Amino acid sequence: MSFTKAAATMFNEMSQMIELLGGDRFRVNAHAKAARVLKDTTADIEALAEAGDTKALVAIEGIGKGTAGKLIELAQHGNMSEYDELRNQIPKGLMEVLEIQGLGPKTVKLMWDEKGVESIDDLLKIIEDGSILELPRMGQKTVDNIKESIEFLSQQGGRLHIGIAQGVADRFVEMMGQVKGVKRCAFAGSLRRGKETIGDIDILIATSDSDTARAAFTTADGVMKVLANGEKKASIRVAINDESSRWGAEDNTAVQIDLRIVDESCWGSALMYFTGSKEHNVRLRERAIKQGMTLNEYGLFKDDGSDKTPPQQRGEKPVACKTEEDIYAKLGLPMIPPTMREDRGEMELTETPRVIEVADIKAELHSHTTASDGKMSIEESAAIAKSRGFHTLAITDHSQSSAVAGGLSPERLYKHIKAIREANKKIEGITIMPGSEVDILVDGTLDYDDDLLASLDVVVASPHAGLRAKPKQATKRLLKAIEHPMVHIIGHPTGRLIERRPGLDPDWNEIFAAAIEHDVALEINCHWMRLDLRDTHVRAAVDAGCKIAIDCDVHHPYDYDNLRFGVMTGQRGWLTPDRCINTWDASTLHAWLKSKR
DNA sequence: GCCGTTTTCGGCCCGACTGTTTTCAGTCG
Repeated sequence: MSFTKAAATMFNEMSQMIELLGGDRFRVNAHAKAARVLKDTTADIEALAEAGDTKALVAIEGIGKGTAGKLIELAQHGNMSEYDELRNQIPKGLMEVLEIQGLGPKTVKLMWDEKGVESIDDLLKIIEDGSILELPRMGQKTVDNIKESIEFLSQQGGRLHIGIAQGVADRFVEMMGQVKGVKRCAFAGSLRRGKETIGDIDILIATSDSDTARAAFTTADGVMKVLANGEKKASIRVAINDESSRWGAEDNTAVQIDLRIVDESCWGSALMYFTGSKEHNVRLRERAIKQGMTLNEYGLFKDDGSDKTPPQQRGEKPVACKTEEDIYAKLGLPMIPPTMREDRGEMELTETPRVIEVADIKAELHSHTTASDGKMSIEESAAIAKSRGFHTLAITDHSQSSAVAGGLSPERLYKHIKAIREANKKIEGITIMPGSEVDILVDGTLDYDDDLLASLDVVVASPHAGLRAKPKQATKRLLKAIEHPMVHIIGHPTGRLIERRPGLDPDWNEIFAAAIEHDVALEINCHWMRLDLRDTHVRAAVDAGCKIAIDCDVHHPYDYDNLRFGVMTGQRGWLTPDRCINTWDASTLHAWLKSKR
């Protein structure tokens, strides 16, 4: 639904433009929220807007009459007059100036008004001739920081993949945990929430010795720059050591790490504050206020609002602060797992769903061996699967059209099936099943004939080529694969690569309905470059009633470790174990697979 | 611009750090 994505981008830009023009900050927030809601939704916004269905649009939280009207205008006339008006007022290059770290709307507006700065190039010019220093509150140090930020911006790609960020965070958590005086240490932020990409890494420590901790932090291996270093907070920029993957190195060369130092007594409230999301925190604080309390990183306090100084500075004793559970309980909420803290309806819960966990997974149904592009033999992969407590492993090498991935001809596949069945006889304690990751060709047909497919225990059908197809064509293609009676799982349904290519964007409601009708599971591919289905798709699929598969798409031994990313993506989609076929006991899973034969 | 277990009008989260200042604005998360 590229209409919705385009609209989301427009609302985001409008939010920034209104802010730049010094508009009402609540209007700024409202536009930003509309953008976020549009980005997340799987509802068919285009159809609703085309039909002029204001009522249905306004029913979506965060979309009011104003936004609905603009969406309808965009769908029916192809443009949004408010957007056009704002665009006419603001030079395009100015939006890029806003991207520079340390420069906000106030400063950018000032540069524009006073010095005619309309682009990063203009900004560099007034830095070079020194006239930037004529602006109020502008000194040499600020100018140096701006220069450095511009340089950094030019070499930095987008956000960091979670699989890369996790490695960096683990290294720092281990290092800081060993510093003298540190009692507790944990990563928080979007990494703890399991977001597919990470802007910066947040690390929280409890210590009695802030100086020693900050000294260790700011002089750690790989530190390129210390961005801030205060009593309670420090920020650094760290080089990313090259991490190899099937898709080559990370685009980004560095990542920012924020360290927050707290007293152990308020660990829970600090962890909660630092985990976010920002939107979730805002909702929690609003809720606290409604209940006559105030919430910050030091705890939840009783507060009549008469005194403006923060309660912790008045020596107030918090109502709760030691654990996150305590604080949620005092706010009348169940414990909300970090992965669900996105302001996507979790504040209305009276009971938290028992979302899926890594320990629930008992089967890997998508794996490759040296027969195609994997790096392990059947036996090697089976040994790892067994050691993880899995009862079933499906070997699903590529099909013939995936030539670059060593896809198997029918003849080779028949031989491979034999080899897998023999390995299964030899190896005790795990069921090894012959399968295939069969290409969904551009017209929606599968890459092997039905006779061959019928001889496989597990069929994962995946799109690999033609990933730029338009939504209508993509829908048709995926529907045809779902309707095929031999297919168990649709593998990485969109074929996206995070921050690299967007992949297919079919009509999700049609896909979900067909998957339910034909009893096909939709995959969450665990590789951190894919995470496909993504979190918002999972949520909509779960709401619709679909079955989900969580698979590591194993090529290397360490691919099994990506399971946690797929599981967190499931949690972000509020997935419960019963709906995930990989959690089923062996007899239930095997019976389900057989039902398609 | 959105929203409503006080409201269809009047609210809309909270604190740390930096660099510039002599008490604080701007930015960030």
